[in-house]
Amino acid sequence: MASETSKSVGFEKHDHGLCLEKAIKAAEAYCDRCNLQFTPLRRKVLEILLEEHRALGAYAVLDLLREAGLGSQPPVAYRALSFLVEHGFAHKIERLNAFVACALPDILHSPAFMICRKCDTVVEAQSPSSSFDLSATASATGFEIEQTTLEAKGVCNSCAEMA
Amino acid sequence: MASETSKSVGFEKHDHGLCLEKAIKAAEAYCDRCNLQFTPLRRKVLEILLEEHRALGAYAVLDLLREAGLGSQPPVAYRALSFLVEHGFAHKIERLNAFVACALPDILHSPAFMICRKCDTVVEAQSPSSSFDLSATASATGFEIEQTTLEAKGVCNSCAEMA
DNA sequence: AACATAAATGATATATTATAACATTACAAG
DNA sequence: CTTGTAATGTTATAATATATCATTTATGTT
Repeated sequence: MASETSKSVGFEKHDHGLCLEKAIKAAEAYCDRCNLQFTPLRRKVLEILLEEHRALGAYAVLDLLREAGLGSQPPVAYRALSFLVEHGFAHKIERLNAFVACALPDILHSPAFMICRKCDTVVEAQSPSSSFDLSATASATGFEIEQTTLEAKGVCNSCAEMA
Repeated sequence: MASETSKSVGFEKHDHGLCLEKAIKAAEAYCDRCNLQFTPLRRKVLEILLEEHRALGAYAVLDLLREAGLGSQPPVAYRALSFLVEHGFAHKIERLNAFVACALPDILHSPAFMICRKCDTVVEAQSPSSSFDLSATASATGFEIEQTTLEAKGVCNSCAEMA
């Protein structure tokens, strides 16, 4: 499956203890402001997603939780992940049934992703896209859009170069 | 779950033996042209999706197949559905883990959907959208998009009116 | 601080979705 | 007609996700 421990943001390498810490602080601050409980469990799950920096299935998260001695049954992972997704700290990649930490924690945005089918790296697009072609059809039919999922499958630069 | 037998295209009712027949003919013609085998099983699965005219899970399809006496194990349904999706006769709705017949069989298009979270009705957008905000990010990073998934969750007109 | 209430977590069980692997049949090309 | 390929049948199991109920932890109120 994915490229073991490539630790890439986007498709390039980078040092990243920093962005992890920043993201955790941001989540903490947000939860403080909104009276949400940023519990040790939820924090740990977010740390796991940030640490791995790629899309992780719920059971992969669960394994890492277990290693950390923090809960070991599926609902534990799913509940924490739901919390993170609900509040925008993480996103679910529907095509992969997997979860990634949000790469744009400060910006209000409709998530959009590029998923490499070779290495499974997931990159969150930088544009705060929210109005697509859909909006025309939507307003025509009276459909009220609440949330959009935009995922592009393809091949990333480094995988293309290898071939 | 979904609205039993609402049989709606988009969110409005319509007579629809016609569009079923048309879609089947179109698929048949396409398969002829491309040397694909439009087998009784594949035809039946497409008929099921067209008939129901909403997103059906693989196991729902399988139940209907079974009723029709045409195969009864999961791989049978999944294989036929894969074929239909691969050749554009149907689409997978990732958010629902479900499948719908393509509503725009003649037009080359990136599918885009609106999904009502109350009645699960799925409408395929009419615009042949294929270039979104993603394309900028994609070209910047050298990512080559092969396929996009665009799904909007929300509430359809009739469900909104009920409330 | 003591209590009531709500929120989160723990734990068990099970539902739902999907695929691997191998056997068999159908069908087309040489 | 036999050989290769694609499709289907069949069994088993993997991977993903949730329902339910018990317990603990946090929060707000007196």
